Amino acid sequence: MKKRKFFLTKAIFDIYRNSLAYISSRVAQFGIGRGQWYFINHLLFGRDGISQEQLSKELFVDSAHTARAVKKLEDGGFVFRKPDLRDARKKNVYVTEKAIAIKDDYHKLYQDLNKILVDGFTPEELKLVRSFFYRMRKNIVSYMGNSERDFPR
Amino acid sequence: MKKRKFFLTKAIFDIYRNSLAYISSRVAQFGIGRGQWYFINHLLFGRDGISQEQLSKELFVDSAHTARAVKKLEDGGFVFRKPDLRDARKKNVYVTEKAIAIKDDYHKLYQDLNKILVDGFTPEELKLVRSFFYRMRKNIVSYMGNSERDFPR
DNA sequence: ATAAATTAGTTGACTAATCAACTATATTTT
DNA sequence: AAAATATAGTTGATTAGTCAACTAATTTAT
Repeated sequence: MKKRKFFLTKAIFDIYRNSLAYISSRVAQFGIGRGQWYFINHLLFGRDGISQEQLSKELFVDSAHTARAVKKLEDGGFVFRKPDLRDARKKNVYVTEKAIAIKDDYHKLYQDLNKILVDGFTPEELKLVRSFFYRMRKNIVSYMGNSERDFPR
Repeated sequence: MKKRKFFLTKAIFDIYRNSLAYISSRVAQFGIGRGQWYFINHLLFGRDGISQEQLSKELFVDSAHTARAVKKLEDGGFVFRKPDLRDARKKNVYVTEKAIAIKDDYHKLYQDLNKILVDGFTPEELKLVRSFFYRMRKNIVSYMGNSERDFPR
């Protein structure tokens, strides 16, 4: 079996797919689908009330997808939408009590996944991991013309 | 703007999405779709002739998707399939001359993306990046019950 | 040797995600 | 001020990807 060159993209791809499988199978218990978890995550953990457009930008997904995903979350009672007071085109998305009620369980999911990913890493290595990921993200996001300044990490 | 906790999953997700956008828009010129590039990549760079089942395992995707993606690549002239000599259920997938003809250009795409991702990293940091990614991938893949021993990185 | 269970790939049904086109609203240009 | 252009969200069409059910081939159990 021939030794292959290490492709960063393959590793990213593999980590992503496995992480996605992990999360998706677990958010189902909350009645949240594979295509919505990251929206509610984003809203629950600090970005409540932002517009759909901003959600699209911050999650690097298409507005069509955002509109549909947010609608599903709204139908499921996890969010509600209100037009922006200064711009009637904009719809701001807010979490409901139902969403807040699962916040801790939800958060635990992420922590558990995080622990799996960094199992065996020293605290010093963890610092490096964070730094490297932040920098790589910044590199690709900037390159693709997406502004990362618009939102915090 | 409130400072948020750094979630590794969000960084992975962001890097993945932006990288996917980068690759997908560029492989289109070869007549390869968003859902197929990583299959042909895998075959071109060292795994020519493996079965569909193995492709699914190594790429962490569902056999239904593999069957369809491989069929598209076959229809596009990039691969051909042959039944395995020892197990009539298995179909092995091979690259064609057409695929080999684009190998270098294809490879350049990956290198360019890699350069973008690791821009500003020192050689020492690069070594760490590789090690960290390898370990994290191993962590999640093992946790999910997928064997990484079956294929090299 | 035969029956039962498992496996590899395919097809169906569904959700997810992108690209395109559109409408209403807002901003910029004339 | 009116016209032209850009923007935010929605809908349509399409591709991608998963879960489920199925068939044919293989392996395991009886």
